[in-house]
Amino acid sequence: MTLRKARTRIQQKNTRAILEAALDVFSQNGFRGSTLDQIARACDLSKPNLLYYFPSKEAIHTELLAGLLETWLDPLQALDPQGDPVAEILAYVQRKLQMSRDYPRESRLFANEIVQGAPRILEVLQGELKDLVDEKAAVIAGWAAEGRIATVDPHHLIFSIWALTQHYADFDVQVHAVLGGPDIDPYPAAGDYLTTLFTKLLTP
Amino acid sequence: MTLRKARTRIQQKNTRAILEAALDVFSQNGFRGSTLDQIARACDLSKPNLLYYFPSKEAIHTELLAGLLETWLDPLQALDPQGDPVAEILAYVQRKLQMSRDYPRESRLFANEIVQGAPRILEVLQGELKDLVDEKAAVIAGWAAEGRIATVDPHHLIFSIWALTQHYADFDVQVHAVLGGPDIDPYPAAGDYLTTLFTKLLTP
DNA sequence: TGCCGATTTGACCAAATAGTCAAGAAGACG
DNA sequence: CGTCTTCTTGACTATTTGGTCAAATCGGCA
Repeated sequence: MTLRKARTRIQQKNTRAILEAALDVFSQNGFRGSTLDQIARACDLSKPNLLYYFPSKEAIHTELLAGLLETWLDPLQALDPQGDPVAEILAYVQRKLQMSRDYPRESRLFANEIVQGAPRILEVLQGELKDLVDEKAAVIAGWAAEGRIATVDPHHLIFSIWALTQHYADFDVQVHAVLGGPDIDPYPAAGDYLTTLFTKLLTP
Repeated sequence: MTLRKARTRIQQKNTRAILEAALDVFSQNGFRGSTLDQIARACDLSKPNLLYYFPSKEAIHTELLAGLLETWLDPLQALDPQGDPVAEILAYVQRKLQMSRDYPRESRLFANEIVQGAPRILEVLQGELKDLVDEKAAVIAGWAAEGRIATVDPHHLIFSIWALTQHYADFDVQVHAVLGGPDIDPYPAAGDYLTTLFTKLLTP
């Protein structure tokens, strides 16, 4: 019995709980920094019980990453070649910023993985991700060629959107340390700042 | 014998070698992902010998972080209130980008630490770093008030410089995956892109 | 109710790993 | 050369940790 794609409702409930707990733990400590006991405690199951639902620690991690990739690529996928260029890119920036705000754990999970050399998702980066980026970069280059936005290197434009938006999730601790406390919400000001930044950059 | 501040030449040579090896290992695997054996192997010393020079794994890590902080803050420190505003900020961007290129391991060491909540350097972030940032943010705000640069949120301006420049070191694997191979050098294009970006943002 | 597969877990195990220690090797220096 | 300090390491320990397993328990259904 491979247990593939949860069949019973108990299976569904527990695999969900495990993945939720694992997201918490992995995103905070990285893969090697996390233990099965931590995850087990976080979802109130015994360690052998975790391993009844997933064959290994690695399998939990892999499943998490795989499950998130789609969500992660969505905002870029939604960039519409038919839309208004500047508005489309600004909207993409705001979607991405919203994701940092709503899903900081997911962002940190990826950050941990990539900073450490992306051993488990390198192929996806070189395949799906590269293809999607190349496709959208071509769209942006087209807009620039038509004079509808200023001339920019489209790949570096995309990198800059990732860097700027994910920074608020991944380096959250630093942002709050510098701004002076955990009560401050940096997102409104960040949204304004990024809108200004990219408007000025892109307006022909 | 506290062994404080290497006295003999053997001590100097070995502590240097250990820190160098530890930087390699820690920056690639994070603190918990690294083992003393890996570090020992990387500098060709025995594990007990490491522990003759440093009291613990943690001590090596701490020493590394402490030693790097100064270097890390330097580029911002060098921002000159008397200089030409736009030129000063652009120069800061380029210095920071150059640091990503020259010291990617150091950048990743910090990234690992901060993504995981900065347990070991939170106080420094809230102290020294915050003070320095606040000081320079005031300078930038002054320039804006005088109309010498466009109006921007100075803290988010600084965040954006960090995010954009460190991205090329910390997410190096992703950058190369998307650009299509390890042979490509992203830095020249990145430098141009960032110059354009910040010039357009800051020009009044 | 009674059966049978699904679920749960206490007790283990083997490997990895941070750190200790005592004894030996190598340098420095008169 | 002798001795005193610095340096090095093989062998060891205690703990953590990923993973196993057999036995117990639970839950749905005829």
